[in-house]
Amino acid sequence: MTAKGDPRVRFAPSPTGYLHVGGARTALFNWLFARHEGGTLLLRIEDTDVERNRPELVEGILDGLKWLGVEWDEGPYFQSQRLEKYRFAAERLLESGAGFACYCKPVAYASSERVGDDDEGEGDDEGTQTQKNIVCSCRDLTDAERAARQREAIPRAIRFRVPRAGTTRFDDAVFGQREVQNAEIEDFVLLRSNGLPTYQLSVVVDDIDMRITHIIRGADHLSNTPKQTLIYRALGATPPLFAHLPLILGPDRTRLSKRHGSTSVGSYADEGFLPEAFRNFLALLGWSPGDDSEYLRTKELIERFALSGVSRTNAVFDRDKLEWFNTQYLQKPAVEELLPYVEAELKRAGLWQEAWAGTERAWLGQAVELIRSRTRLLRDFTTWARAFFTDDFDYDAAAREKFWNDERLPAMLRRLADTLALLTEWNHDACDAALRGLASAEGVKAGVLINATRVAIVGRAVAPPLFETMVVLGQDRVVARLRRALPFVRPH
RNA sequence: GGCGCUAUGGUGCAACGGUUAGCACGCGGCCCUUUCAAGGCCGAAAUACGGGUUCGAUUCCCGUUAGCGCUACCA
Repeated sequence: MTAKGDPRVRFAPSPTGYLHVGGARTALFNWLFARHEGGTLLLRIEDTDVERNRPELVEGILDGLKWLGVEWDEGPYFQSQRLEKYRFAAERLLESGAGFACYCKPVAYASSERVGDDDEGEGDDEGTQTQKNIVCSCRDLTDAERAARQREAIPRAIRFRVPRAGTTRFDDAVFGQREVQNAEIEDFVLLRSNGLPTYQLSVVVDDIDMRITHIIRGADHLSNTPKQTLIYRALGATPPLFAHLPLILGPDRTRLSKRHGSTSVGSYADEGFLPEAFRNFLALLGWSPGDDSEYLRTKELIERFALSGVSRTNAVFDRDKLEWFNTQYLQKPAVEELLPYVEAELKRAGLWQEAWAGTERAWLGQAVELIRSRTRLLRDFTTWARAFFTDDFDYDAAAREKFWNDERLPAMLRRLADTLALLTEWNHDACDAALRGLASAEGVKAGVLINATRVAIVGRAVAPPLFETMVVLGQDRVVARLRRALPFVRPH
């Protein structure tokens, strides 16, 4: 443990769903900040809501973080295992007078009519929310009244006694100095009548206890911050520096949700995105290095990350741009960096061969080098590029129709196979010369033969240049595939 | 409804009082070319609206509008 000045940040998801894009971005920013500052990142699972909690989801969240490459230094801590701390804090606040016992009937989420959530009946929800109790009547109960309620064993919650006048202020690294009227803040609940803490209480108790110095989280918490600031003060603690991140929206500009399709990071992993590409893309959603650079490898992201570059405007998640980033990371890094991912993808598809990990490693590198400029997702290696890794592939219908449309093709391909089989040297130029020689002898344009041959040996029209493909595939395989294709080569 | 936040092309960002308003994705065209990509070049496309302040506003202030957030004994 070093000096007290070390930044300590945390990512605190609640296990009510998978790790979604918004959470991933928050986690990433915390991680980048911690790494940039040489600080510590904690992971804390906020599982105080027994109703909504799905413990089995925790594993998925951890997997998502691992895939993302966000490594935490402490934790995971579970709030469900720290309940005494929250009760103790609530009692303390009760005793100090900062909190008070509330005997009101709990109002369930479903029963309190929400505004705006329902699209029907625009006009008639006026008045339902306007009468909202900002000040709970229990806050002024006399000792006698309180005692009476206790005798009746009425369930009791603990609320915060929010000052009726004055303002509460806090600093936000993104939104600047904030100040709100206390009169606008309701007497919010700290401890529910079932003895479990609310988010407002547990988050503050833990952030104090875990010595968090910077709270980096979604801007949806901006409005909650004054309440938490009040708790910090009442507990005799100094609030940390906040940094609220703009929200990530779907294409329709509403908050990103399941309706917008895949929003869990796991689905992006499955689809074949590279973690580093995903990180690069996410980092630029609500943050800018200050200039026009976009392709920023993780090392540079860490070097350049600063809270001052965080934007205040919500950002729309742009799938196309994410895919573009993926192509960049499929293209630019050294092939060796790509190999582990290609290996995983080949294994996933059941095409992996052990030799590629050893003696044939270099061959794998050549194949990947040839294919990669045409890939957008890792999946491409086992879909259209499948023929590079197995003999078990079929002929794409569109490709057959487009390139196997000449009566003379079967005969020419047979002769090509024979010619290639006799080649004593197997390289780009030898293949090139053999094919072009045959084409001119047959009086056909080289392109016709080239395209037809490509379909015969890799089954696709969309594929790398023919002669390079031939070199990678090798003489035996090319000849065999040419002969195998003959029965299928006929005009449509 | 109340309170708050935000507002640059379709999208993500730059310009933080003076620029022909820049970059990227996407889109269109051209080049390259044996298919498809990648790559290169070119192009269309933005300061929400109205008032101020200022010699000068994308930039500062106010209002309007719009979007979003909070307004739970959810987090």
